[in-house]
Amino acid sequence: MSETRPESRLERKERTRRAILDAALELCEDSSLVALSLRQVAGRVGIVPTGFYRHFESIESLGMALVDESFASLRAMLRDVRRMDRDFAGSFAVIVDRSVEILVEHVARQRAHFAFIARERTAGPPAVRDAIRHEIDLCERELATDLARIPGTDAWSGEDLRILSNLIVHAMVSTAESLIAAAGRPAMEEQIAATARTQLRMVIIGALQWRSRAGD
Amino acid sequence: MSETRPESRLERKERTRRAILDAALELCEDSSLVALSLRQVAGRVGIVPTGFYRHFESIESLGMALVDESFASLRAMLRDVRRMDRDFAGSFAVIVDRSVEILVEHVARQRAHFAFIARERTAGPPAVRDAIRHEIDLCERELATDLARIPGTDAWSGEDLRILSNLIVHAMVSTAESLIAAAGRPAMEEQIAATARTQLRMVIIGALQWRSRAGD
DNA sequence: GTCGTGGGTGAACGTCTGTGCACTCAATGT
DNA sequence: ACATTGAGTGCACAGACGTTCACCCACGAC
Repeated sequence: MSETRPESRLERKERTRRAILDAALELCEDSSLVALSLRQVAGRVGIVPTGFYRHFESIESLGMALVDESFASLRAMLRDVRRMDRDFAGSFAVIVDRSVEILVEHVARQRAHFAFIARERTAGPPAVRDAIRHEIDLCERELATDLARIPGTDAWSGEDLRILSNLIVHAMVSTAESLIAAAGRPAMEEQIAATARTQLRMVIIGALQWRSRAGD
Repeated sequence: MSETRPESRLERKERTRRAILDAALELCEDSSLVALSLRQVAGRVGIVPTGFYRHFESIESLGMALVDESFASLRAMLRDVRRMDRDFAGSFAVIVDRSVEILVEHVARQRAHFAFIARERTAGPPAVRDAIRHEIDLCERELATDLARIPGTDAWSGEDLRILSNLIVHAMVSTAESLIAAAGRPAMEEQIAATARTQLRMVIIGALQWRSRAGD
């Protein structure tokens, strides 16, 4: 049996805070933050409604915390992609395959976070919506600088890079949404991954040809 | 002054029904169907809450009606694209430019319908979500058969077509979302349209090169 | 050992929610 | 002309909601 040491005050508070975040994430899974009530969350956590205020001043600020948390997951994924990218630099095919693989893994492991981003991006309270849009914007910019670093991309202008990043990010968001909807049906997940791989390849090939055929 | 003829019973009913649909569309504009209350809708329409039941049995079934209505708008857009496509068959560049132009027009004219689809696709009640997914799926299939008809695409397999359609549809959904977010700032709308044009061109170029470079 | 801080309580409030039921009364079918 | 229908009314209810306030009492600082 595990040694249950007394648990400090701060630990106790942090544990409740976590429980609230987890409960909220679960409860709005099939609706939205805007349909989530403070009492539902408190009830699920096992504290009295007013206890909620010890941790957050409103559901909306809870939402902002969930945005931070969810994008921490997303950034962890981007870190994995970048590390891989450094090791395997060279073949697009390898980079694409491995990138999609990493996406699939992370979406499976942090389904709730990715689902939260996908949902609240369009349906959340305005402040949450804006925060998510802003974060995704940053991801696009980061991707653009990453793309600029890989060889064979000299022909792309800054504007081209922005446009290409936007396309790739949104394709990956769509892929993540599909993966979430396919929740746990491995055959379907594999097909979605295969689709994403092909799409990424098509897009990259198109972008590489882009400059030279801009007139057509 | 217009001659106000008596207005039949059915007309009257239809008018209220319309008012309910419009009120619902407006009220959930910055939240979601799942956060919309029957009383809000009734209040906005100017009928007593229980009057709502004469037209819909629940908010969810109202939502299903809004799905129908919104996809009627979307299909009107697809019809325009298809008609243009028949007249200008030939140059991809022209087809792309005109298609994006039509998208921008329709999103501007039926902002509420496109916003509804974008929102409830991920955040609506499960039944609504599924209905929207299904409709979008149909659009992908339709686009695939359209693509198969235009010349120079013989190299694509059925699977390639599916994948390409999926990519294009999701890129257009993203574009529509951006247009909605840019609501009424013409400079931004034009930039979004320009981005969409470039992305479509990149994707098509990539797809055209696809078969021959599948090995890379 | 004493005291203050702060996470959690419990009752109470006013408001909003969905829904049931009995009702009206103008347009309609006969 | 009369009877029927059904969109819209008005009231009432029980439950859920956010927020207030005064209240605990274990932990941690002194």
